Amino acid sequence: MPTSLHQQAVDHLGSRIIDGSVLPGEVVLASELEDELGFSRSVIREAVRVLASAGLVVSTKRVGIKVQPAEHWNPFDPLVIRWRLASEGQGAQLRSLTELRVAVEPMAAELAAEHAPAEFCAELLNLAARMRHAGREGDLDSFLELDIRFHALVLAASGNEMFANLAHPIGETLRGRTELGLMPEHPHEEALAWHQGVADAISAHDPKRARESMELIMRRTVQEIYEVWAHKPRLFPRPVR
Amino acid sequence: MPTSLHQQAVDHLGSRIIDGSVLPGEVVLASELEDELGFSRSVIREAVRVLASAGLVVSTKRVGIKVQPAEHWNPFDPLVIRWRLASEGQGAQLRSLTELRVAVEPMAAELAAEHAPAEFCAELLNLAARMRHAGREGDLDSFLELDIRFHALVLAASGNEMFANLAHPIGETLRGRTELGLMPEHPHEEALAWHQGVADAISAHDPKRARESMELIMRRTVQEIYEVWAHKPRLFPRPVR
DNA sequence: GAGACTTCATGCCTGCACAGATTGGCGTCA
DNA sequence: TGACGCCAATCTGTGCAGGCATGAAGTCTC
Repeated sequence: MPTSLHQQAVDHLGSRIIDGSVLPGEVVLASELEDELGFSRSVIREAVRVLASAGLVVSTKRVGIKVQPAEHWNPFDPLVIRWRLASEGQGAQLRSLTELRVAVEPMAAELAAEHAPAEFCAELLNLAARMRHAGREGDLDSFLELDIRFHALVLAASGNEMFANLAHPIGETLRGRTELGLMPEHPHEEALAWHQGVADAISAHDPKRARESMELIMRRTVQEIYEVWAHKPRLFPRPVR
Repeated sequence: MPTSLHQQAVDHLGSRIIDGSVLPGEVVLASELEDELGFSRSVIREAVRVLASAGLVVSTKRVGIKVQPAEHWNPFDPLVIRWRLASEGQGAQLRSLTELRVAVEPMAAELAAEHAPAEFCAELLNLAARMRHAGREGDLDSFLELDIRFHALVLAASGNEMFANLAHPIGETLRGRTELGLMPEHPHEEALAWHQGVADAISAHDPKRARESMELIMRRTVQEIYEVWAHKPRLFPRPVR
């Protein structure tokens, strides 16, 4: 309950920026935030420094704390992802993350088939079996948690720390997807077989088959979730040099 | 020249953690850092907050500032990437980023072919032509900068902000690769043709061909750089739940 | 229009009170 | 005697209040 004042300050300003309550280009003063939240200068300053490191604001002398345009925000920052998933930008965030999954997870499966240690293989086989069981029982809560663990484990088994680090936001997208009611009543029998196929192929050190099975899962995932963002406009910021 | 004290403090502790001068599990005290750098408490505290947000440290009462194990570091944080590229972990960082490129860039090319606005297509064609010219002249410096802009533009043209945000670290990867002497004397004629092929396919809204051309580029990239990390061990942290 | 001056918000410093986690001592009980 | 549990001292980050220094913007003068 008593989350630290620092966290509160970061969350207050960060979520307001990302949900559009404070627009890019606007300037807020540290003293305003002090009054608004009733916190002291040090708390506000530390929070601003953290938000600046995520690209949300820049603070300059004589002018104040200026909100940066969205293309400066670090879309891989866990806080930014969480705030976006809780705001109007949820659709665009789900699209970005899902496209990233489609690109990364087949590659992760391929690498896992080449490099995964034995205990990862055993755990993957175990999870696949339990997913099959939970899926056939119609136990969707268990299925979701197992699904999250399965994909996180494949990412970790790739031996690529950037892939492994995507497990958290990807888990949140899976949870978000069920909250939006975008999961089928019963997991498809095919999906269960594909997960089993990924686990089998990785255990058998068969990179090609591991990739192909994961690609099938990803294709189905996109089909199921596509409507959420179908109407969301894409943004094309010019790259900075 | 006078980089802020805050930046200095962040960089001091951050780079020391990532190059292994301070090992995970070690605790440092804020007062030690104050004495070591000669900065005041406020500067140190703000720096620690920023490093904590990147997952490098946690600070708890009565114990101090504890360095976190590497699997807690956010590998997508720009600071973390820069420090890793400048340290012993360079090989592993190049591997991670290159594997990420291999996964993401073909997908980005495919999406760009579906969604890229006209001015992005024009700029891509322009860059491809200039790359061809610089490559045939043997002007490697120009070629490198054009190459970086080309790949950044494809990522931006995908309309996926997470992809677009990878342009910076990927650009640093390309620069690092030339610094390590891993680029051919003259860019291969094939590579020039493939870049042209990507630009053509995106302009022609041909996702399949855009992806395939980019895959060819990526395959060659891996071949050229593979030796850097061939002997580096992979890390397999157990995913946290 | 170029340069000097004023203004004002952040940058940086310091002293103080508080909170919470660790440690060690103390007493109790087996 | 030794193990356990409780409690207080201690240590360190957290948060507060106020001060001076700095430098970017804007203004005024020539």
